[in-house]
Amino acid sequence: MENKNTLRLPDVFAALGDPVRFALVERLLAEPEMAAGDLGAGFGISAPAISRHLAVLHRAGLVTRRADRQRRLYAIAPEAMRQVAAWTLSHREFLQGSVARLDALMAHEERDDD
Amino acid sequence: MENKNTLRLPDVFAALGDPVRFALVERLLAEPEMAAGDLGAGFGISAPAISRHLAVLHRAGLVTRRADRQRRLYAIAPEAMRQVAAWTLSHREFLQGSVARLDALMAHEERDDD
DNA sequence: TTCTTATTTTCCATTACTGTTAATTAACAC
DNA sequence: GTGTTAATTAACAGTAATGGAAAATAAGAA
Repeated sequence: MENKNTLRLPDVFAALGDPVRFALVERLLAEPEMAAGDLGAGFGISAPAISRHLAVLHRAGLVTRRADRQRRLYAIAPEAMRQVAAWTLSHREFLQGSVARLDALMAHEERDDD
Repeated sequence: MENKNTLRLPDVFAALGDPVRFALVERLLAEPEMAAGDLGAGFGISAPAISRHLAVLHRAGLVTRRADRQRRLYAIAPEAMRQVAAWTLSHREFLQGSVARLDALMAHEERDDD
């Protein structure tokens, strides 16, 4: 039985804790795969800075990386998202309700970035 | 209609991103309410350090604080947990399945800290 | 008032993080 | 080979985070 628990949740949270990295993750959640260059566009920070942010996300296990010609394509690692979800839901007594209620909350939530 | 979206997710994640704070939150998820002193016991760091960590969690909206005699009692703020859950679940295409499947994952997950 | 307990704030040192520019690696086009 | 594009690594500066010791605040007991 393989171990899915290889990533440390605090590291994942720390990775998501930076606003730039959070935005990068949100981009990747919308588009299934993106090159580092495209991912970094529009942030007003240099390519090296983006590269290092992506490295942090990669080390935390949040994204995967693969080479396509000279580009590096990044994608969300579903395992990590699942682990975050699992952690949150494992304490759902504190959510004062069921997952169904969470669904409702999600439904009437407004989007910030469309 | 009051606004529940007062807390910024990156700040919440950043707060959870420190291993000490993450452990403090897990303690609070197990015990509904704890005094700062009890919360900090066993971490090998000073009371002032714990106090500051709790302040970070409080500023991020993750915990509430109330006074009981000379003690300060901390508790999880369910709103914050709900928002984290909502964010994660709002991207559930990446979870390659339904919430039901997440439930299954949760069920066969082993505990690290009992 | 003085003493004790619980917690926070102030001050200071050290470490870690983020960003920049410049240099480097890598893959492709010519 | 030279030149171009894409991305990372190196070197460095500025800022923020973390921790400790000591002082300060607050509540309660004697």
